[in-house]
Parts: sequence; C-alpha cells; structure tokens
Amino acid sequence: MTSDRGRVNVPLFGGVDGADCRGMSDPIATLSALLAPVFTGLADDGAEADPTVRPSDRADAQVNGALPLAKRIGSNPRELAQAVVDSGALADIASDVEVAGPGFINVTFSPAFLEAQLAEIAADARLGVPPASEELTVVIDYSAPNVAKEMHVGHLRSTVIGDALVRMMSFLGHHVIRENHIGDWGRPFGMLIEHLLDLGEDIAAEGLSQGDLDGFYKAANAKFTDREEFQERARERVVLLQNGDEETLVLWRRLVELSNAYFDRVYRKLGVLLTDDDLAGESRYQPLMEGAYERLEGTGLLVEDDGAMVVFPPGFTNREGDPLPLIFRSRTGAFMYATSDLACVIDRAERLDADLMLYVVGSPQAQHLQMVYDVCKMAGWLVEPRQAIHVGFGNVLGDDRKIMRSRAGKSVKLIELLDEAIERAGDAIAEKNPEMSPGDRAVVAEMVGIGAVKYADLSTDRIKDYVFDWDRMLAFEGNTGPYLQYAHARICSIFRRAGIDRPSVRDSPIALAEPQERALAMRLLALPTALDTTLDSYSPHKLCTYVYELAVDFSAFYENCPVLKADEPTRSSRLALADLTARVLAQALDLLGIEAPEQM
RNA sequence: GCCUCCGUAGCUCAGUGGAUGAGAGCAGCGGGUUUCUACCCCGUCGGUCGCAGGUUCGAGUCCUGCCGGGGGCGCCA
Repeated sequence: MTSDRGRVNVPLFGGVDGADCRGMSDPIATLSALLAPVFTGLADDGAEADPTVRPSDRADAQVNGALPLAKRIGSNPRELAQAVVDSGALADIASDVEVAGPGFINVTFSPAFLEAQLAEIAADARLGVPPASEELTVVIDYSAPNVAKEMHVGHLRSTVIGDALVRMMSFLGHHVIRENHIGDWGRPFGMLIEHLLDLGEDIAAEGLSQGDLDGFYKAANAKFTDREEFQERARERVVLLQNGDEETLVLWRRLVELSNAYFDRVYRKLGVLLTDDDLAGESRYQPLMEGAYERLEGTGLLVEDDGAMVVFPPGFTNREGDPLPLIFRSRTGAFMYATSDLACVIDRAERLDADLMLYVVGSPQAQHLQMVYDVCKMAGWLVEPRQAIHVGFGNVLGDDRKIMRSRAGKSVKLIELLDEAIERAGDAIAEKNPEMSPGDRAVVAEMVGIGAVKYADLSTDRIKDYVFDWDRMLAFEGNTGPYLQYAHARICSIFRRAGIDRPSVRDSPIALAEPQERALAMRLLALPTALDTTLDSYSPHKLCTYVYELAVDFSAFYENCPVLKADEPTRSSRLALADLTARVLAQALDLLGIEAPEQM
C-alpha cells in the first residue's frame, strides 16, 4: 500500500503480536504472547487464533479473542473463555482473572509482575524499546524549501513531522537517510541570477544573509513581469545555466549557498536534525533524468500523446473521463517533475538500496505521487518489499479557518513565527516563575516556545488541517507541549529540592501500592507499544497522545502520592518511579524533537 | 463530472471491530485541596459519532449510496 494511511508490510518494529516477543515490557504484549499458543491450541481447526488483547477500563486488560474463535469453531464463547482461564497460562502474571459478559476475559496484573517489568525497563537505557528485528534503509524526504524564497508555515509541518519520523526510525536502529529536496533548479533561476547581477553580488548577499529572501524573490519576479528586456535576459540565463556555463554556475552556487545558510539558521532555531549534508536538491537529480528517461523508454511503457511522452498508469482519469497521463517529456522536449521524481526513486532504490522511502509532502501531491509510484512499480523499480509511501499532511489554518496568513494577507515567515513563540513563552515564564534568572529564562523560553509550536503541529492527526492558536499551544493545561515539559520539570524539581542525584535511585525497588502508582506503571511500560502504533501509520500524534496520558498519570501520582514526605522504603520506591517517569517523558519528547527542560 | 481526504460535546481534538458509561482539554456550573513549582482532584452540564442502508455475535471504526466542506484532475514544481 502506498496511500496516505498506508501500512507497511516490512517489519518496522516487530509488532506487539509478533512471535519474536518484541515490545515485551508492555504487559498487554506479554499477555498477548502468552495467550496466543493457548488460543491456537483451543482452535481444533489447526489455524492460528488471535487472543485480541486490549487495554480495558474494567481491569488492566481484556481478552476478546474467545468470541470470534467460538464463532469460527462453533462452540460456546463463555466456555471457551473459561477454558483459557483454566489453562493456567495467566497464573504467573495475573492477580485476578474473570470471565465476563458474552465471553470477555478481564485480567488484572499482579503487582509483583508489574514491578519486575518496571525493574527491567529501569535497567535498560532504551527503556524497554527493543531495536528493530531487521535494520532497514529508510530514505525520508522532507522540508524541501525553495532557494531564494522564504520559509513559511507551509514548511513547518513537513520539517517537523519529517524530523520526528527520522528520530523514531533512528531510535529503532534503522539506517535513516535524510534528504532535503530543496528547490534549487529550474526556470526561475534565470531571473534570480539576473537580479543578483543587477543588484551587485555583495549587496544581494547582504540582503539574503539577513534573511530577506522574500524581498529578493519578489523584486526579481516584479521585474520579470514588468520588463521585457529583463525577461529576455532571464530566458537566456536559464539556457546558460542548463548548458553548464561556468560563470553562470558560479552565480547560481552563490545564490544556493546564501539560501542554505539561511535555511540552516531556521533549522537550528527549530531544533531539527537537518544539516548541509542532507541537501539533495533538484539540481542533484538533473544529471540523472536523461538516464532515467531512457530506461523508461526501454520498458515500452512510454507512449506519445499530443506530442508529449507519457505513461498512462491505470485507474486515473481526467475531467473528461479519459485516461490521465503522467508526462515525462513535454512537447518541447523538456523533462518534467515526474521525470525528476522518477530519477529520484531509481536513485534511492539502486544507489542507496532503500527498503523504504517516505515522502513527507503535503496532501495535494497525493495523486501525483501515487501516479509516480505506480509507474515505478509497472517499470519494476519499486518491487515489494521495497516501497514508497506518501506521508501526507493538511494545512495550518488561521483563526478564520483559512490557510494561515499574516494580517497583511501574506504568508507567515517561519522564522518570525518561531521568534514570536519564544517571546511569548518567555513572557509566560517571567509571569509564572519570576524567580528564574533572565539567563535561564532565555534558554528555557526557547525550549518551551519551540516545543509548543512543534507539539501543536505533531499532536493532531497529520492528515487533517489544524488551527494555529497561540493561547492554546502555550497553555500549561491540556494536551500541550508546555504541560508535558512541566511534568518533566516537576520531577527534576523534586530531586533538586531533596538534593538527590537522579541516577542514584535507579536501583531502588519499586513497590506498587496506590492505584495512581499502578496506573503510572502500566503507562510507563507501554512506551514500546506506543512507538509501534505510531510508526505503523507514520502518525506522530499517537506518540503525543501517549506522552500526554503519561503526564496526566504522573500528575495524579504527584497529587496523591507524596514522595519526599513518605517513609522508607516508600520514599525510595517513589523516587525511583518518578525518575523513571522523567526518563520516559524525556525520551518520548526527544523522539518528537522536543526538549525537556529541568526547570520552568 | 471523476478521484481523494475530512465530518465525533458550545470550541479544539483523541478514539486498535468489542461490553445498555463514546473520552480528553478548554469554556460553563458546584465543591474540595492549596502540599514536592505555576497545580491537581471530585461532581455536574453537555452527543440522533453528517444522513440512510448493509456486513457482523458486536460498527464512531468495515462496505455501498447520499449530504456538506477541503484538495487534485495534461505539458509549472
């Protein structure tokens, strides 16, 4: 599958239901693995039977598999459920097991079992998350700003979602190749280079290095529309560029370098992993297009249509209901962006040997990418298990529910948005924690402001549009970045106040007595499952929901279970639980690309 | 016209085919606590899960058809 919601067939993680016992720190997964052979044994038809274990509100977990199995083999679901219970498979891990309703099995885990699982993840630097069973090569294509054009909110989502996916995939041990497919080639460069010459290189460089990319582009564009003489020069310049004229290439490189320096400033401020080493712009694929086109010719898929060379992948039609072509060479003989995308896929498949290619690109590109992938499959360059997936996303909307614009109706500069976030976060901290020094505040404001913007972007289903709202994203209540960061800071505060070094409590046994401790423990153990379900659909908001629920569970614990005032050994146990919580919080936030300050 | 995505509480959003309790936050109302950081907790108010069929032991979730909204649909990328 290659749709937006597509699921991957390759073993990204191993899966909680997998027979190789991955993600086993999660009691739900352990239970599932334990019951799978029991269910299969009870199925006298020889086929496998899924126990279908789910988290439950009525107990710690509910086993639903007896109902479908009873249907399948024609027996009584309650009796089947009872047989599962009688098998004794749960004796070691459950303190309470009951058959309920039409054949559900409610399972309550024994404290000893949960405590043992906690000890295991506390001793594990990976917090219970197993490395992937197979290391895949994953190419992630994201961010992709245009040279000599401003980065605006439209680039925020691709950059932030892509960065989170890079971090998660890397954490699982995959070989991740970041590709920033910048727009550094094409027709506009004639006018941009001519404008650069008109201004004088040094003056242009000064403006661009200050980040005035918009002004530069617009001035060039204005001249292009107004002045025929300029148009002519621009056209000639494009030809020179495409023919590899050395003087022109020098100017082009200058333009690209100035833009990249600016992009880098934005990336540093945003706190994403992209560097100059990840640049893989359109210009890089330019020399590969001829070869890609020739190979496509060799497949016999290409047909001439109205002077252009195209492929008709099945299933796509135009307004008139006729087959819709993907154009690889225009009537005038020029290669198209489909050709470039084709060269990209071939390069990633053959040179990089990518098992998986992720395209973090806006939803409007869905049909185009689907057509490209289909043609690559038809031509034999995208053969299972190798696959390409479009990780699409919706728009950032303003409070008028239209694509976010500045008051003047222009697109919002990303850098200005980030600066405003930091400023607003600084104001909030100054108000709520006046004792913090201005120096500390500046550092924390950056973490909180950027974290708030990123979290707001990541925490809703990527496929939908979302409404950008300063007040909501910076609130300390609700499903926000600051709320999660604050939970982390609170834990650090406990240790600071007590003068205890956090690693020193990591060997302390954790005893689960209060219900809030139990709930927190269950959540801590579910990190591998949360990560697994997140990557199953490349939906970072699922990991966000997990971290939020973890923070809520911690808050209930914090409220009901005094740590420092408790007597030993409860005090040590709670310190260990708090430390583990902070570690999981920080780890999960890191996977989202968000920092976890020690104080706020 | 065709394709595609979305539609869940006043608002912003979650929701793996599982239980005559569909959740969270915010907003509203009432109460409690004010302790390791600004918090948190309890109660309450709120829903024909866009509509109608279908599949299923079981549907917000899967299928079909409508309604409403966004996006895409030939030589830009």
